[in-house]
Amino acid sequence: MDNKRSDCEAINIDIVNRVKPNMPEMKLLYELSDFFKVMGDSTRIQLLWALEESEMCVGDLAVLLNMTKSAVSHQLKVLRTAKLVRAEKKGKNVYYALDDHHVKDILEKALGHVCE
Amino acid sequence: MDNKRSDCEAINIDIVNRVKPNMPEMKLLYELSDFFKVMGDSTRIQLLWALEESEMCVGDLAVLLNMTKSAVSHQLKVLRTAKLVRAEKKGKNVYYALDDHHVKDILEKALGHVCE
DNA sequence: ATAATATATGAATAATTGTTCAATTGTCAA
DNA sequence: TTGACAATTGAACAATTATTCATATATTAT
Repeated sequence: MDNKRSDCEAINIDIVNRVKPNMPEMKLLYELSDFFKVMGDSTRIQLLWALEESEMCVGDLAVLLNMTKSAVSHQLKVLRTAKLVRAEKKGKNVYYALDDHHVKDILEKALGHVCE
Repeated sequence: MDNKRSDCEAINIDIVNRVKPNMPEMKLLYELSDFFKVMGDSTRIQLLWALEESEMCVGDLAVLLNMTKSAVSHQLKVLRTAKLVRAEKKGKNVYYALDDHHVKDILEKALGHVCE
């Protein structure tokens, strides 16, 4: 049934059996933890925070965060893959904007945890 | 002033200058990203999800997640350090419980992102 | 005391990841 | 077409991290 293995018997079998059916599917679990992995980097948090203020192109973000364009671009790609930001090309520049209405809420809740 | 370095000039100085004062302090930034780092692991998400259902001891959690007690204990320590769970010793066992009312909200918001 | 059980811990290993560097692509202006 | 600029990309390196294994601590029962 399961492919990993524990090294002991349960102390409270009844609790384990009651909780087991309510556990999420592995697929959902990985999607959730992948989402948090994306949020779990200070550069990407800065990018999201900045884009909450205004759309900006890669060069502007690089100056704002004092990073190389390359490093910023790499991280923007991660955020794009996670569908947290979207890119729009305008001439020579690529403008990035937030693409998810949950991000702001989640950041605020997280602030709640961090700040108390 | 800043200790990292960009490799370009801003394209829209005005935007950068307007956004700059609204950026969070580095300290807050790291606290935020550290919080998400803790959430960004499928084992720890499982532990939090399980503990949302019921307090449980290490052995029960190990059986529920099909992992060794050692691996579970290591991850519970991470969650304890992050003040997301708390531990209470009862005889030979240590019972863990959620210790943060934000976690549930944040998980739900994240589900919102992941599931649409 | 001793044995058995529950949990915690430290070191080691394998895997993942963020930034840098160098090179590439795409766009505009001359 | 040439040159300059903006952004992307791939490889490499250093740093971080999750699990395993072996060992240690703590509690209970005998």
